[in-house]
Amino acid sequence: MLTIGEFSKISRVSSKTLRYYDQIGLLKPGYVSSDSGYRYYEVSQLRTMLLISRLKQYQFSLPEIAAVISKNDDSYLKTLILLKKNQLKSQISSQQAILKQMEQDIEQIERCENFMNTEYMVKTVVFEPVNIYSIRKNMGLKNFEEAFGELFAGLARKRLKPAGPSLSLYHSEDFNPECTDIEVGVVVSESKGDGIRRLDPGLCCFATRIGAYDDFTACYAALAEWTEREGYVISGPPMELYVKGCDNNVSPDEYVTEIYYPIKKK
Amino acid sequence: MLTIGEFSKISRVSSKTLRYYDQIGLLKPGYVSSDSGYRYYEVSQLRTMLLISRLKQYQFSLPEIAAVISKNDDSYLKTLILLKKNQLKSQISSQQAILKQMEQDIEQIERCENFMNTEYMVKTVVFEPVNIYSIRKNMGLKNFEEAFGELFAGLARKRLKPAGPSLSLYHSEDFNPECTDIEVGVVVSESKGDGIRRLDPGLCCFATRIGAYDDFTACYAALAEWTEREGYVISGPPMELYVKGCDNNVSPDEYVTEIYYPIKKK
DNA sequence: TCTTGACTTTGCCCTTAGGTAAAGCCTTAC
DNA sequence: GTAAGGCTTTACCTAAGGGCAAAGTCAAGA
Repeated sequence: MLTIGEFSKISRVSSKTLRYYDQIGLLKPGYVSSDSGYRYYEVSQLRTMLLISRLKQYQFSLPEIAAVISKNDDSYLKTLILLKKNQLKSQISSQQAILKQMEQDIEQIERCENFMNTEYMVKTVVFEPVNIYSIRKNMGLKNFEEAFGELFAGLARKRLKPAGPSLSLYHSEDFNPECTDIEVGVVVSESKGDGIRRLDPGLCCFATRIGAYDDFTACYAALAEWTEREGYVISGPPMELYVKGCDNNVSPDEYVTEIYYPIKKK
Repeated sequence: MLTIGEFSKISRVSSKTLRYYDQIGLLKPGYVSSDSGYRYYEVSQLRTMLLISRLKQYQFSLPEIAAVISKNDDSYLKTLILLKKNQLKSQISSQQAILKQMEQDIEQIERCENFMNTEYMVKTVVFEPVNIYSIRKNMGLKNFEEAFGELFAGLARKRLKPAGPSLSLYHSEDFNPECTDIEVGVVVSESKGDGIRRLDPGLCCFATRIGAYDDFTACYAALAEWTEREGYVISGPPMELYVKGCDNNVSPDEYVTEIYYPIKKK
């Protein structure tokens, strides 16, 4: 049997972590002295510890690892690894996007421009009422594309044709990236039917954003500043209009989005 | 002024997080009602929040972000972003390695092999004493290559020539990836001199590992199991011998490492 | 047998928020 | 003026351990 220090050194896992795994029941030492409380591990437990470390690398949570160990079912494990593989892939690609943005920021600082001081042209407009076919529900931001898939599937099923750009409305008061009350929709010419409603926000301020669908926040901030400065108050949920987007077969750098806030005079 | 909910919606940061940032002093609301405790934010604070979100994407810790904001020095910020950029780059490449391993594991499961049941051939040998030039200190595993740089720099300064492979010894009882007591060295022919010592572990068991420098743990586990099974006990710090490594200009898949444990009969 | 130094134990606080509950506040409608 | 419903407040629990301190334990040497 091995003391916790020996086991730690061989498995390359800190003894603190081993104590924690004991505590949560993930890996209990083979024997615990009843008077001293010292933990002693079987050499065979190194295999289990190895599996745990491997799955932790794969970003399994500890409860997930516990489930894998207790089930001891290779096909179940395979399914989970495949899942985590896809998650890791998308994580890598988003990190690569972040890397790009870092480079842009560094360039901007080097050009001695005031950092993060992007200017947006804010204008007002009375939004002409339109009819939209829309789906509204709570979703995570990552299910956003999925929701559009559902929207267009419904559109096709109802034999409706888009008569304008697609858009989304953010109804939640409170922002939560995991679960937000979002309505995705598309402009249609029909005025009646299941899922069809009239969209009439009235007076709005809006700004146009050119570029990929990340970091719209600067644009939102600019709109909020403008609204305050001009003596308006926000009177409804913000709306994004995808004027030129992924369906137009252009690179993300050229996407055009309009962001609207319904407003009224204070 | 904006309530926390409005500010949350515009900045796309949950109000929970805003309260937390208030608590730690990262972003205090412009005004807090003294009787109700309600938080009210200035529209101009959206800019600050924007910066915070951006830097958080860049994996700045909150204290780091606070430092950036209080210093308000673009060249300082630039330095930090460059640092984080490099960190992110190496993170991405290590994640890509993990992705590869996931694919290998999936293949292994599909071939119905017992998962993670890599076999290592364990043999015993009486290690012939050698002289090594070495540096021993506490380091993180990531400073490992750096330590070898230092080692070879010292070697050159002392006009010594390697007379054998380089190696490392893991002296810590307890494993901690951030800070471990490691000795890196290289075999030399001289027997005296500053930094030179005799290495004489005596009877050892060892296994040979072919492949990149990740996941040596399975090999360590195999050695520990063998030691127990054969009735030995480990009598000294483990040693890795880089028989064929990065200095030999081969791909990581072909690296050859020998891992030794000094042992004695129980 | 005793001492000493190395090892191990438990306990408490820290990260960066998210979740949830219970209670208090604000505004608007009636 | 009051009630309702929505907002906001504080407070406590969770991840996955790391750090540190005080106290108890083990094994080897004197």
